Amino acid sequence: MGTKQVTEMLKGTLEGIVLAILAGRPAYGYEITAWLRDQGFTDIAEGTVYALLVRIEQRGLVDVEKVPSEKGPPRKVYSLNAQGQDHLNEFWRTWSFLSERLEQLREGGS
Amino acid sequence: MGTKQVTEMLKGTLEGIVLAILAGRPAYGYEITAWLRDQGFTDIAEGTVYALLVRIEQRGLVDVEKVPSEKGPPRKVYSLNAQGQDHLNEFWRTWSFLSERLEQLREGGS
DNA sequence: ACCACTACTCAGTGCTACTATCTACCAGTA
DNA sequence: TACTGGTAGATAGTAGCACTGAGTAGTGGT
Repeated sequence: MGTKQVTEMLKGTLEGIVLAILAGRPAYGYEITAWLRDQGFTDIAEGTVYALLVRIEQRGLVDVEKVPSEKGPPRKVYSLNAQGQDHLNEFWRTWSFLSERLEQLREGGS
Repeated sequence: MGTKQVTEMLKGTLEGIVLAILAGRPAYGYEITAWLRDQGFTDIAEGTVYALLVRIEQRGLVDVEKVPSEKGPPRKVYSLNAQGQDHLNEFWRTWSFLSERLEQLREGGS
C-alpha cells in the first residue's frame, strides 16, 4: 500500500489490532512489529508499536513482564488483562458498527 | 457510541465514507452531516464535515456548484469527478485489506 | 423585533502514526 | 580486538485528521 491512506486508517484500529493479538497470546514489541509486517503492514514503524504499547500500559490494559532473551536485550512481554479484554470487546463493537455502514455504502445504497 | 474510539477510527475512513456518498449522488455539507447522523454517527460535528469537504475540493477530487436554497443561504453542492472516483477505488482497496486482517484476527487465528 | 432552522466557516486542541535517531545486548568474523 | 548485523527498546519532533466552540448569513413564522 504505497499511499498514506492506510496510515490514517490505522489510527484507532492499530490499537485494536494489537489488543487482539495480545488476546491470543502474550507478546513483545519487536515480535508484534515483525508479525504485522508479515501480515502485509509493511510500512509499520517500530516506533509506532512501542509508543502504542507504552500507551496501553499506562492505561492499564495490559500486564508487563520482563523476560531475558538469548539473542539480545531483555524483552518486555505484554499480556492482556481483564480491563484490556473489556476494551477489546468495546473495540469490536465499534469496528462492527463502522464496518456495517461501509459495507452498506459499498453496495451503493443511500 | 459514547467513547472516542469511533473518533479515532473515523480518521481516514470518514473521507472514504463521504466520497462513497458522493459517488451515489451529488450532495452538500449540511445534507451529508444530517445523513451521517441519521446513519448512527450521532456525534459527527458539522465542522468536521465542512473541513473535509474543503480538503477534498482542494485536492481536486470533487466538482463544486453553488445552488440557491429556498430555506437559507446558498448550498455548495459537491459531486465526485474522475479523480475522486479513482481515489475512492483506492480507498476501497485499502479498506478491504484492513477489513480482511481484522476479520481474521477476530476469528482468533494468528 | 425575535426566534428557529438552514448553511457554511474558522481558530485552536488532542490524539495517533510516522520519521529519525539513539541506547543496548549478543554472536560471528576479520 | 574491532567490526558488523540481528535483536530489543525508547524518544523528540512532525503531520494529518476529527473535535470544540464560536461566528456569519439567509429565510420564514410568531
